[in-house]
Amino acid sequence: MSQVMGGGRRRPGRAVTMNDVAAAGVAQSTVSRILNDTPAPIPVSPETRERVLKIARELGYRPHPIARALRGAPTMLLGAIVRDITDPFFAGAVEALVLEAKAHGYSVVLGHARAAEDEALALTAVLEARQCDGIVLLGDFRAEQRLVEDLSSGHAHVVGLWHGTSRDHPFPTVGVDNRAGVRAALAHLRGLGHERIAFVGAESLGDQHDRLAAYQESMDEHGGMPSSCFLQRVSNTIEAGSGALALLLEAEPRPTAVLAATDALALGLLHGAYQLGVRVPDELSVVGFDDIPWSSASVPPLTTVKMPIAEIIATGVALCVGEGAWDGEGAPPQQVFQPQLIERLSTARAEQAALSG
Amino acid sequence: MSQVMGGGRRRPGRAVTMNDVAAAGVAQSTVSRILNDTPAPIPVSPETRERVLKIARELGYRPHPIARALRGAPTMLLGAIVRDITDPFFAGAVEALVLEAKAHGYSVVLGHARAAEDEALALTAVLEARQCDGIVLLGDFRAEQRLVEDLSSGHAHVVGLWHGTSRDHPFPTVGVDNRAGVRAALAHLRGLGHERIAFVGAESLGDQHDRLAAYQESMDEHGGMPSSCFLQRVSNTIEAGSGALALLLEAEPRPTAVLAATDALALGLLHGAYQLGVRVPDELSVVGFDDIPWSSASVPPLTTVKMPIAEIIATGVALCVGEGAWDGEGAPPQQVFQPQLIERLSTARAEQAALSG
DNA sequence: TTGTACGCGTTATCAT
DNA sequence: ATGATAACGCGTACAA
Repeated sequence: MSQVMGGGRRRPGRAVTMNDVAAAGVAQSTVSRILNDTPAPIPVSPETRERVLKIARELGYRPHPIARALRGAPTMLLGAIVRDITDPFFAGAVEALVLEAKAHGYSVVLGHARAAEDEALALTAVLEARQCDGIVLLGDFRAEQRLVEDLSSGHAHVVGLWHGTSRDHPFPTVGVDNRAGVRAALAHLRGLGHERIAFVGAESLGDQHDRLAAYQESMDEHGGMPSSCFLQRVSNTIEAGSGALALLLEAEPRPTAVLAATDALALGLLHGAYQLGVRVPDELSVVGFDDIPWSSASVPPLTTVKMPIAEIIATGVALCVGEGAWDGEGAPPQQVFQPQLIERLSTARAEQAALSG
Repeated sequence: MSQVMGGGRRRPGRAVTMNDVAAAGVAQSTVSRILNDTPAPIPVSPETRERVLKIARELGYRPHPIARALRGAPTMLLGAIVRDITDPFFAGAVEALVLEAKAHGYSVVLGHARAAEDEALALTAVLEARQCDGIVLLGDFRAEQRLVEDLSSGHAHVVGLWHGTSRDHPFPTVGVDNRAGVRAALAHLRGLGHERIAFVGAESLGDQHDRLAAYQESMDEHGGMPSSCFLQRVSNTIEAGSGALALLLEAEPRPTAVLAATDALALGLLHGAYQLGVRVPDELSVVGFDDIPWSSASVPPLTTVKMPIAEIIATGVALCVGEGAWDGEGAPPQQVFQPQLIERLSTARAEQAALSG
C-alpha cells in the first residue's frame, strides 16, 4: 500500500471541516449525520454514506473538539490544581490521577498554584477551569479564599483531595485518616520500646496539620514531650528533613525515634543521619508517612504509613466525572480512607539504641 | 462589605454571557469592546463603560475560553505526551515543563501514551492535540508511527524532547549529548582506576539507546568487556536495577564499577547492594545518569551525569509557543545541550575495591 | 459613540 | 433520504 496517506494539504494551517467534505455535493448537515452516525430514526442511503465517508477519509477530516465543546459537548478535560508539583507525594498523586482519568476517557490539565495569595493566579486557574468538566484540588487551598469561591461558582464539579479534616469546604472531599495513621506509627514505635519520639513536620494546612495534632494528642496521653527540640517545624523537602536531624540530636536526652509527617522529610532524615554518621535503625528509628515509591528503595528501606492513593484518586475522579456525584443539596460529603502501616527496616527495638548510645 | 458576592444564579448551570450583560440596555458588541478594552480607535463613553463594567461584575461574568478559541484565539494549552509518567525522570521533566509553560502563560495538558502500539490511543492523543497550541513529546515515539504522523499533520507546533540522536524526526528536537555524558562518566571511573566497568540500561529507544551505544564504543576502545554479565538490559525501574545487581556480582572477575543508564536504575543498584551487603563505594562504585532530585539525597549520595533539564525544557517551550519556532522549511533543527558530571559519594578509587574484594 | 451582522465548526430541528 | 437554518459565545468589520 504505497498510497499517499492522510490527505492533501499539510501546512496550509486551516483544518478540514465538514463543509470541505460537503463541497463534494451534499449538505454539511448530512455529513454531520453520517460521520456521527446519528441513531436509527434518521436514515441515510448507503451510497451517499459510502461516498461521504470516502471523501472524509481522503481529505483527512477530523472533528473539531472546540466547536463541539461550544455546542455543549463535554471537553473530557479534568483540571488538577496542585500547589507544589515539586512535592514528590503530589507528583505521585498526579500520576495516579492521570492514569485514573484516562480510564474514564479524560485527560488532565495541570493548573498551577504556586505563589500563595496571588489574586491574578486565581483568575488564571479559573480561566482554565471553564474548559474543564471537573476540577480536582490536590491539597488544601483554604488559604486561597478567592480561588475557592471562583471555583465553586463555576459549573464544573469540584472535589478536594487530601484536605484534612476541616468541615467547612464548599465541595466534597476525599482524604485519609491522618489520626489513625499517626497513632499506628506511634503504637509501632512504642511496641519497639521507644518513648522519646520526636516529630518533624511542615508548616502547612490540611493533612500535615492533622498529623501534628494527632502526634501531640498521643504524646500528651503518654506523658508529653521530653524537650522542645522534639518538635521540628520545617518546609516539606528532603533538605529540610536532612537539616532537622542535626537539631534533633541536640536534645538532652536524645530521641530514640522520629516520626516524619511525610516520606520526603523521612528520607531527608535518613540522608542527614548518614552524613552525621548516625546509624539507622541501630541508633535512631525513623518512620515516614505516605509510602512514596522511593521509600521502599531507600537505604535502609523506610517504615512508613501507606497512603491509599488509588482509592482516594478513584473516588475523587468518580465524583468529578459525575458518577457518584454530589447533587449539590445539603452538606458536601466527606469521605475518609484508612492508611496502613508498612514495617520495613528503618525501625528497630529501642534497646539497641540505648546500647549504642 | 457584607454584600452578596459573585452574582445571582449559582447552580442553574448556564454561565453568564455577554448577552446577559448586554440585556441591561446596550449591544453585545459594546460589551465585548468594553470588557476587552479594544484599542483607542474605537472610543466608548465613560458612562456606559462604568455601567457595563458594574453589571458584568454583579452578574459575575467570565469569558468563555472555548468560544474565544473557536474564533481563532490561542487556547494557551500545551499538550505533553509522555510514555510513562511513572518514570521519575519524566515526572521531573513534567514539573519543569509546567513551570516553564506557566512563565509563558500556558497550561499543560497531559496526554497519555502508555500501551505502546495502540491505535485508538493515537487518536485520543490527537484529539487532545486539536485543542492545544503546541505539543511536547517527552521521549522517543518513533515506534508509534501513526501517532507521529497524525501529530505532524495537525496545525500545532510539535517539538520532540529527549529523542536521542536520530535524524529522521519530522519536527524539531531538543536533547542532551548522551555520548558526552557517558564518556565523562567512564573517564571519571577510569581516572579512579576502574577497568572492569559494567553497564545497566533499559531496552528502549532514544536516549537510552544512545547511552548504551556510547558505552559499547568506549569499552571497545579500551579492550572490550570482560564478560557478558557486564551488560544488563532491564526495564527502567528501581526494582529492575536492584535485581540487576545480583547478576552483576556473578561475573568472574567482578566489575568494580557500574554505570547505569538512568538514576532510577542507579538508585536500584544502591538498594540492591545494601540488601546483599555490598558496600558502596568501597566494594563497588556506581554512577547514574540524569541527576533526579533523589540522587543527591540517596545513601550514599549518587555520582551522576546532570541533565540540563531547564535549558532543554525552556528551548522546547519556546519552540512550541512560536518564539524560536521552526518555519517548516528544510530539515527540522536539532538542538543538543551538554550534560555535566556531578561527583558525589557513590564512586571511589578502585584500589579500595581490590583490597576489600 | 453605539448598534447590526457575520463567521468560527458543530449539532439539532425544522422543512422538504 | 436530504437540504436549509438556527443556535452555542465571542470578536470585529461595517453601518448608523
